Amino acid sequence: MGAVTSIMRAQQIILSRLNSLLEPLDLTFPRYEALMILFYSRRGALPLGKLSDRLQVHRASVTNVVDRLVASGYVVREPDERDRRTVLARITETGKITALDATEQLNATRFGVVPLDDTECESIYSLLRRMRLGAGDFMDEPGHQPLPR
Amino acid sequence: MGAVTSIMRAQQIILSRLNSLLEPLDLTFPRYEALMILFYSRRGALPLGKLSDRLQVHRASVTNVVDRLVASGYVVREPDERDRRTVLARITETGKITALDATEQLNATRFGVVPLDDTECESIYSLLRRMRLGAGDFMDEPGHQPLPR
DNA sequence: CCAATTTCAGCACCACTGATATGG
DNA sequence: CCCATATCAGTGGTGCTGAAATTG
Repeated sequence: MGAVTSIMRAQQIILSRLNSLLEPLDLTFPRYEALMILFYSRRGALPLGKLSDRLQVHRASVTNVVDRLVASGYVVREPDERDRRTVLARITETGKITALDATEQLNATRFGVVPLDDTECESIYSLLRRMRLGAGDFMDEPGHQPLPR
Repeated sequence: MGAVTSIMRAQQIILSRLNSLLEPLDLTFPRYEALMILFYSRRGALPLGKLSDRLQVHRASVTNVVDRLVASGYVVREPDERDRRTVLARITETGKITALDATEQLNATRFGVVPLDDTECESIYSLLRRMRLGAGDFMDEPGHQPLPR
């Protein structure tokens, strides 16, 4: 019970500082997440449906997020040759620079919140990892599918 | 870095299930938080400003939350004798029953998410507690004031 | 003809800002 | 006269549902 409350509070604190850091870059946390997924994708581009799966949000929401990233010049839409139903979101050069910049700032401040050392962060990660696995969160393993919501 | 991501994801999962459980009770998580604070308050009533401090949200948001709780019959507004500027939010009998009901359900399912045992939950709590203290979160200690946002 | 993908309109929610009214 | 409290109107952001258009 206290654990759950702690997680909710910790997230609130982190989110608040995260958004403060990202705001000058014309990003919010959901947009940053989407940008990073594109940044680390092999081809630098993904169909919106894949983005929806990775972000674990509704497809209609992804359309909106990509709209904002396009407006900021961090992403472009382009057609998919192989399936003309799908639309690819591709990260731009500006987007890559911004993604690196944001991540660097976040790491530099240790997210502004963590007085914990690396070992303690590891503990949190591994404990919550088990919780997420129990809930069907797909984690980083390829081929592991999330459960339907 | 992974720790932060884990916290964000874990919160997302918990929030989703929490809201599913609370929805039949005509509650959302912010409203549940407010209701529980009133439930555990000594006099069963608090000025809206105090609620704002406890919830760590803006005063205008508290007005809205209390509006909803009033509409659901879980709370009533009443004047404060000692300071006629302030408005007290008082939990009703129905509100108390609902608060107990909700909490019981949440505990019964262990929030539907936690495959962790009590010791592991303790670890998460104590680790995040230090993080929250570092961030100025007031925790449960009386007299400990939160930092301004 | 059916299924998949994206987009759009509309809705609900939360949280904030800034202005206003009331009272200490 | 200034400060504190609460409310209201307006804005921005997220996320959903359901319907439409396009393509497999």
